[in-house]
Amino acid sequence: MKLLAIDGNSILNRAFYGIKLLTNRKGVFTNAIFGFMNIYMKNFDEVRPDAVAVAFDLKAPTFRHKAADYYKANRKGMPDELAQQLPLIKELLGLLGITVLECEGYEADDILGTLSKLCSDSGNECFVLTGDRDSLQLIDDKVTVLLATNKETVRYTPDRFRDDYGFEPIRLIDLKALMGDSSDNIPGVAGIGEKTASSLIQEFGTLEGVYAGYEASGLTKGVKAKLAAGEASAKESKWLATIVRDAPIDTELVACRLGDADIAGVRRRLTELEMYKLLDQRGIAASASESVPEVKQEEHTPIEVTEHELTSADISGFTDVCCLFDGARLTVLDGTAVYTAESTELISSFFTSECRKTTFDAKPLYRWAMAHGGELKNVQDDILICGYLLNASAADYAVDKLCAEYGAHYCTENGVHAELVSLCGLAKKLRAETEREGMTELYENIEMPLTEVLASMEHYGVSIDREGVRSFGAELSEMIEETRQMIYDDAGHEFNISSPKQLGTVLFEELGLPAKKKTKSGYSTNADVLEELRSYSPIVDNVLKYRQYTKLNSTYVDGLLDKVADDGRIHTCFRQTETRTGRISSTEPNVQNIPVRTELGSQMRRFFTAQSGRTLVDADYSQIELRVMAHLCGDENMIAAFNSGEDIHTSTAAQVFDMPSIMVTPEMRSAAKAVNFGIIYGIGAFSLSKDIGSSVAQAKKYIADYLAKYPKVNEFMEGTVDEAMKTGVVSTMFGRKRRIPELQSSNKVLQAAGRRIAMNTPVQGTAADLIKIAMINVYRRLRAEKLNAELILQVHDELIIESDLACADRAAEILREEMQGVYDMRVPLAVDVHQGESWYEAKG
DNA sequence: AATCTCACG
DNA sequence: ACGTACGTGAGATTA
Repeated sequence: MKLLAIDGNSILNRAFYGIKLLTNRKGVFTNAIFGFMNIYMKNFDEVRPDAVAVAFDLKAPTFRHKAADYYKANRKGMPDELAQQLPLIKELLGLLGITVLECEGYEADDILGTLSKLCSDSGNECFVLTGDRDSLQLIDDKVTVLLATNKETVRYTPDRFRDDYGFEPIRLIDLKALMGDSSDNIPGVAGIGEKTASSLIQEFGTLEGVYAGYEASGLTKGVKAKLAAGEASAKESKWLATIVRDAPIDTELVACRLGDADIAGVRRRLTELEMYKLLDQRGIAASASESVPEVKQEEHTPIEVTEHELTSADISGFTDVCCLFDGARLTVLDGTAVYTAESTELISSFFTSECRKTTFDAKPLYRWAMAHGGELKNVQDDILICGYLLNASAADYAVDKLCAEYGAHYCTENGVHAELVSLCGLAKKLRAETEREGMTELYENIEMPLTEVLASMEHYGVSIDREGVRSFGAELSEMIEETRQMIYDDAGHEFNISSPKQLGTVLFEELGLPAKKKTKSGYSTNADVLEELRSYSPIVDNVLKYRQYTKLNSTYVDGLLDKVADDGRIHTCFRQTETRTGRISSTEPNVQNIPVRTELGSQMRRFFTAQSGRTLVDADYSQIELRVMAHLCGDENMIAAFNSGEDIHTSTAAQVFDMPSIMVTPEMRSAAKAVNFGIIYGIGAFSLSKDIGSSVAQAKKYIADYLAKYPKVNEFMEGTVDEAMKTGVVSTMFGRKRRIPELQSSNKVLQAAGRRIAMNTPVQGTAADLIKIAMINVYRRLRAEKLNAELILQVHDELIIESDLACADRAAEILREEMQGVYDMRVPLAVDVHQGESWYEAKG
């Protein structure tokens, strides 16, 4: 018989620290469970055991450790995020029919020691799966240790162990007795590390051997002295390092044979934990739906579908259908009939038809229709959008996952049409859920119409002056070479300046500059750090320049040229289901981070042009987020500041420093500006102090003064956080929601992050809602007035239209009207509008 | 694949 | 004693 014995605590630990924190939508932490199951599955498949046992520590101090030491070593205990997952994994293992072993007063590795001895003695094979090297002492001819590391699992047989360590596995105990182990509170011999200990064991065999022979040996005086001084400690340590192999577990090996899994239970649990991949992999989803239907899932009679080639006659008969389109082939579900089409005519005709369409990801359909000079009419539901509104934090929105999550049936029985057939039922569930969450208006009046607007913006794209970009790139390349040489001269040798590691070595070791911050893997060399080092050496300034030039060259010059289509334009992808706050994002290329803050960088915008004979009309909101904050909290002082029309940062400075605006210096304004940003981000004194270069105490005072002047800002933020703590959710003015599982964390840092998210999301999200509404209205007006002008870009608080010269002024008026008047607020929404041949000029 | 850095609002 | 703003995407290096 083959036993797979698992150190539950060790593997769970490894999984927990190896995978970033994950939660399901209810805020239950799941990363350790997820990682554990993956490690388990992988090793189970490789070992193919007949029996499996998972051992866990049982919390009492073990007799191997003195109670006081135990207390000290574990004072911090495991983080709550991990502790919460312990009972869940145990339950899941139980449901899977896997034996869970715990023994009062013993740790998991003691149980493994006992089990492996049982196997050895009875001639059975044992595989010990753990992340703890200590367990390697258990290895023998019958016992293999599978050591899970962050990357892979290493299979330790006696041979492999001897290769690595140069002695027998059991001698690992003696090694530890000498070198000690701080994490296990094993003292060892002071001054003896791994190297010395290892050579001692190789020479003398055992700890006892060492002490019998070391005095007469050729060891150095120092080592001899250390050994003499540490003898008692070493003996004690050996005992501590020895894994117990006779724990009182009353389990026969046969009892660990894999039992029958409670498939329905497993399925319910995995669904709750949102581990759909595991469900899939194990075929649990399919078999479960046959045997025991899930509680909340309704009876489902499989739909048998018939397949047809789509005809025009079919199309005119449609009223309510589901459809999917992959760019080449269209499939349509009408009742139980699946129609397929690949011809441009039929697809166009279907898209133009009046029937109501439910689909998944409508934007590419709009794009196709537009590319073919047609239209896509009557999209009733977009499952992707629904999924996003219901959970903006999901990694992706695959149909099968959504089905599992919202209790719809994923129709695997329909083979290649599974997704299509599932859409119908899924749409009903998601619509109902959207309604229940109060997001129907947001869905129908904002997100759904927006999809077409985004498709249109992508479709038109923005014209790029390729020659201009190329020659700018050539200039940059020269500047890069010059700078590179100067850096090499200062360093005294060539190296890869783009490598933070090599740069760190040059700056902080060779040149001896004072290292300030460290990252996980070495010195931090980011712009903030370098900025502070500028006065030490000219090399620093050159590195900053080098960074700037290479960034412009690779990300913007090369990156952009790569993405220019044959029509001389770039057609970015605006992503509608990406951000947790409701903003839109942009990829391939990202047109929302084109340089503007530095003079050199902003030159890039000269190459974003209007077609000849046309012009760009650019409009951006000024301080929309602060205005949203003013509206949301209703603070009279803040509202008055905006109504006065005065510069808001100056006005804030005047309030905080308690003086007339005319007295405010640029430094004061800049500090006030930083505080305003801090307010939006969820204020923190430390970061504010760093931002404005003041002491933390000073920053604290700024914040306190600010909140005293704007008391309702304080009230609003406290109220928002309180509410979020209670419900786990925050909302925007238009009902967009974001769950904040971080607030449920007992980790203070995480929870503090959750609080900031709670403060920021309603503000950033409402601003996002507002500009989305404006976009839809602008799009509609441009069409209604039949202007030769198209919306082409959005950069969060900025919209850009490309327009014929003749109607540019009208387009500008529309932009201003629709943006300013998008919603009746307690403060005016100010908009700056400019025109120009390039983005650089149109930005004003 | 993860990390660092940096571009934007 | 520690680690700190919110939200994104992309390129280069390194493990």
